[in-house]
Amino acid sequence: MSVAERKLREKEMIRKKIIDAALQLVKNEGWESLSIRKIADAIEYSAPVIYDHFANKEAILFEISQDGFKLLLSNIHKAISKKASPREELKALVDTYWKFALKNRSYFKLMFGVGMPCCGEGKMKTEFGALQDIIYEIIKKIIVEKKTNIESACYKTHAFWSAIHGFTSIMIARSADVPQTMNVSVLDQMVVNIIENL
Amino acid sequence: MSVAERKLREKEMIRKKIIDAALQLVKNEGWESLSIRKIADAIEYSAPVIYDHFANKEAILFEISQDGFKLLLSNIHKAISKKASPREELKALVDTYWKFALKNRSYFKLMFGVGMPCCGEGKMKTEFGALQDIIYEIIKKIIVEKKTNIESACYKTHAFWSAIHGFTSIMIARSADVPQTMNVSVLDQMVVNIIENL
DNA sequence: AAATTTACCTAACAGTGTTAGCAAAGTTAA
DNA sequence: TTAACTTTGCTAACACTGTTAGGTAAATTT
Repeated sequence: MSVAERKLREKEMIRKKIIDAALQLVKNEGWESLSIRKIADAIEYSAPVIYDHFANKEAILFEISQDGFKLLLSNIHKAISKKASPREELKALVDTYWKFALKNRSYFKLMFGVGMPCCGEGKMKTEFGALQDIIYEIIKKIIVEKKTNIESACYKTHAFWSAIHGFTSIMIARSADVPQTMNVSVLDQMVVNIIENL
Repeated sequence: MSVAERKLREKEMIRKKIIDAALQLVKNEGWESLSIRKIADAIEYSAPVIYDHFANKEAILFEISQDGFKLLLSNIHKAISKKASPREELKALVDTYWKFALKNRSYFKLMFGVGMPCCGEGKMKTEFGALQDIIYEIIKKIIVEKKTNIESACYKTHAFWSAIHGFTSIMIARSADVPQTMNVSVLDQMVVNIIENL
């Protein structure tokens, strides 16, 4: 059965090549100018071959955005693991979130793009959920530490995520036109303030 | 010179028809499936006529998103004008922002879509700025009232907007998949909390 | 009434996502 | 080893997309 295995491996290789080429194209030219034919060109196959691996173009974007979530979550876990206190964890999480958006605009746009075809409509339920859970657990720890109202943990999770995601989104959306008054120190101060009031 | 005037009026009419038809199509089928030919069909002209009024498709989307900003700002001004205290003004602003996003998803996506071709790159500088200024003025008033640190007004404006925009964006992006724990009362509570800590 | 401008159309170009159908290669069975 | 079958990957095509060129007929000006 080694032949079948090799074939499977080869198929997996092409699949990976498609995703890699697509991501590279998106990084260079933006997701709006990504085309099946360009991907096909990049991997040196004809266009229809791509449909042996993906149902359609949207499925490719979907998979890329899922990879983005995996990367973000992995980055966050790595950053958090080094920290001693939940407050430091929360700060590290925000720092990672922000740096991820800045360094991986393509990923970020695909993952959180408001009008994006691949996110929304419940498709990213687990990915969004995972992120939310991490925040929730840290906030709960801080609340326990501070002995404030534990029942507010859920609300505070949403509020916290809203704040950091809103800041990041505005920064990415406005890109060139961000006023100087809105810089990373604003984000830092926001986190400090939120922690104070948890 | 009445002929020229009539011609100008007629041209303006067609221009308006294009925008109206485009907006209607976007509302019905989403901005991603909007096409020049569909607009042309809707206004009962051939496709190239549209290029007598707009440089390209992007220009149409750009104008629509500008209309969206005008509508949002007008709604906010209307809502604020009825309120007596700056705290009430801020609450009304958030309420209007949220309701606008909910009722005009198409507009909202065009205006704030992270990967949107028409926003970003400094194109919406004045529109973003106007919105920011309104928030800034209200927050300044509250700070004066509370006699807290006035120098923090700028930072607090960004923090405030980040929070409400983040909340709204997540709600719109996740659409069907918003957890029940993240509802409008979270937004209300957020505003109350922020005002408390201004 | 003639000349000129404007309005508008059809046809076309180059590109898009996607599918059908075929040929060659690789794999399995007799 | 040969015959049957499966997989692989191609070309060609369909129905779209944004956009431009070029021509015609109508409206306006001289």
